[in-house]
Amino acid sequence: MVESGVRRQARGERRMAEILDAAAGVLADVGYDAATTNAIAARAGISPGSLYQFFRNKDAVVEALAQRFAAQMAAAHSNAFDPAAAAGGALGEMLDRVLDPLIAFNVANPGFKAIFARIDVPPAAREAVRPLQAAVVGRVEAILAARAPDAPAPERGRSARTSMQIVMAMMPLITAAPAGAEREVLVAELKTVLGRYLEPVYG
Amino acid sequence: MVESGVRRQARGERRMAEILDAAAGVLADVGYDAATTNAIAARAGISPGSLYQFFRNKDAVVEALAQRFAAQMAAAHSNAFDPAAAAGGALGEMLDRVLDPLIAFNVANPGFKAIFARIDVPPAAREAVRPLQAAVVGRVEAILAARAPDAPAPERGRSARTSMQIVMAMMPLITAAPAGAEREVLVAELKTVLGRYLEPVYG
Amino acid sequence: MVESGVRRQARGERRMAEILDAAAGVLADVGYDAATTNAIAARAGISPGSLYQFFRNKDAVVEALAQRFAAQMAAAHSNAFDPAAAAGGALGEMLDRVLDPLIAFNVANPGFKAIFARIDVPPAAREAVRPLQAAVVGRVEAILAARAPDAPAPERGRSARTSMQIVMAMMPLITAAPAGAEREVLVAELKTVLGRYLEPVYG
Amino acid sequence: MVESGVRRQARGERRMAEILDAAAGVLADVGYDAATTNAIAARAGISPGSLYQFFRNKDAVVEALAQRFAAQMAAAHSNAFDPAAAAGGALGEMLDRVLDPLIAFNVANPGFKAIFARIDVPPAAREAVRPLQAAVVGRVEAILAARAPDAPAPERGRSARTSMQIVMAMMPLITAAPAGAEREVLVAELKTVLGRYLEPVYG
DNA sequence: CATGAATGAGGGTTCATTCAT
DNA sequence: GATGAATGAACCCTCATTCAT
Repeated sequence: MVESGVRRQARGERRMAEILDAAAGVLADVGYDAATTNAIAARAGISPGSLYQFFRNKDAVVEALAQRFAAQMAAAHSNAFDPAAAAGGALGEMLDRVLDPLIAFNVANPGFKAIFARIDVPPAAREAVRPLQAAVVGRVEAILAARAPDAPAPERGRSARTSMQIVMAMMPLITAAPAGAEREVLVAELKTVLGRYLEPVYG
Repeated sequence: MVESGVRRQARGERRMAEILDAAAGVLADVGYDAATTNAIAARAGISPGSLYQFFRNKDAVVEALAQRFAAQMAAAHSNAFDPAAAAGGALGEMLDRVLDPLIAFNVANPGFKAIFARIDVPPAAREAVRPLQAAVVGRVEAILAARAPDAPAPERGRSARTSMQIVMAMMPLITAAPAGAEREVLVAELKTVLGRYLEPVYG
Repeated sequence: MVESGVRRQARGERRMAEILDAAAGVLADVGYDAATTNAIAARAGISPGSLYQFFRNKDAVVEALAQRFAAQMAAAHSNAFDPAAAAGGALGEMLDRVLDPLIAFNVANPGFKAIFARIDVPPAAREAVRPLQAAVVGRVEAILAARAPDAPAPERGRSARTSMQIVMAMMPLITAAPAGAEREVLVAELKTVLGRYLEPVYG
Repeated sequence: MVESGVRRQARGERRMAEILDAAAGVLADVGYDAATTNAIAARAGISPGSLYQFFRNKDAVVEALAQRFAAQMAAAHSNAFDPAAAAGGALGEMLDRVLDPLIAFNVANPGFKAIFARIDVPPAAREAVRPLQAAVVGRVEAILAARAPDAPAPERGRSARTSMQIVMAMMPLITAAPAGAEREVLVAELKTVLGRYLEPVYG
């Protein structure tokens, strides 16, 4: 009896997810550039050749992982708060609303920042990293626009980009810290930086 | 006739410097992970084997370069202002005093940030990156201590580290921007972030 | 309801023919050695696994294609002239009769020469190429025998083999040339070579 | 004590020659497309990586081998007869003069025809094969020009190319035949074909 | 029979490092 | 010290073939 198309496809999608899981794990362990397709395949419990049944090449794996991260993060945000109302309220509340799920996501997905938190992106990785960062910047800018509709667009863009760089810079410190008080202190520090930075215009 | 020990050593140091120059150039061109010892040796005009006469291995080269960068930056700071008086004056002036030479140094040394501005340092690079970052954090902390001697040490350390992360995060944007107005806007942005962040305690 | 054996077999033969068509196309596009079973299956619109339901392995596909080419060529010849009378007439007329359909066949079947026109057959391909070449040599020899029944058999075999090598050698030039005058010149050249070569004994 | 530059260079050239020897052997054994760099390196008694110290990639090896073959063949011809006078004398003598060293060269260099005697050159191999064939065609054309200065250039070019194709086509038969009478018969056959083909215009 | 995922050996190539000269 | 050839493991990727469904 022939496997149904949906079943077949479901299996394929599960495999792709497993490969992306493995890729995230390897990225978390050894970083972007030291990640090898063989390591990813091994961690996914498949042979090197199988990986290429689902992804054209190594970059395609990372790009797919980046996209999945972007989608998961969007979903996490949507679950945490009403995106339409994200911008409202006091500045501190807005920061809590936006940052807490983002931090939780980074903690839960140790491979995320290996792609996302790249300050000085080398040419080879640009293709995979940029869209993910652009998506985040776009979300931030939308929120800032809602809070300060009269601020000039270029300035708002700069604020959004700057905010994201700051978040990216603090994130590894936060996720590396042991959960609990030590991490909370760093989270508070990040919120302090952003709060004071944004207060005059977006407060 | 045998060469004197002094002369020989001088020549050796010159060679090491040439190798580090080459390493900085390669790092600037292709980034940390894509830099190869062969490329460094070739750019230094020596053979791959010769490189290993001066450095134990690849990491040793990068570590030495990081140390040289640290020393050069310290020297640049010393030239720009009296280190003892660095901490004094209005917060904005202090930031100018500290950041302007640092930015100039980054612009002048394109390889610097390939080592320094690593947010999420992979295990392989940790050995080389950490000391350089620690040196910078130390200098910042000293300045902050001078400005707020009563602030608790842990908080000061956290402020120093956070400040450095912010500087690291903004630096690639700044150096990548075309010199002139565009870059100045980003420099001002960085100073704004730090100024507002530090003002309440160190202002 | 179960499909009748005849119907099933008919469908199987159609599938095999489709696979051979695809193989011919791939051979024409990328040559003998760069042809992959995956490419053949894809071009045939089937899965890689299905290909192996009809052919033991890659070589079996090529061998079957070679045999089909041999049969098709024989049929083309039969359509073009009465095989029994092929040998008769002036030498030039005989060459026209034999070569024109052969050239037309090569032009119409771009994959043919990828198998047939192999001068220096590597060990891996020998199994598939040899029978096709042998069939052609056999036909040529029969014609030569009809024209010069008294010529010693070994000499006739040599002449047949030599003639075929010459045809093989010129064929890619002919098929590669744009249809029209340019190609006709090369066809004439081939006939000149063979005509002058065979004239003394078989003229 | 340092190895002198000439000695060093001499060693390098010897290695390159050894690699080309190995490549020729592998080509002779398995043909153009089945030849692997690993096999070549192994046969040369070096590691895979060493091969790349001397050649950029696999194609570079084959191209160098083709050039060496071209040069060796030119040298063999120069040794066998005065190139300036090659064209003179009876047609049969000219063919002896030109073909005998060429055949001897093919017999002595079993890898040669794997590059040279390619009738239907696949795109991948074109770069390496074409120059070698072009060199041979050029030499043939020069000889034909000397013998029939009034023949139109396009016709002469076609005759040269056709002659070379014929030689290429017969060569594998000749080299595959056991030395002695059997081979001589085939050599005579080749000379017969070319003699009768060229006689009317270049005789 | 059909499918397409799975396999794994092997391909070309790179690169940190060593070693004979 | 200097050289550059030598090494060999590891990298990314391909492909003929098999196998579970």
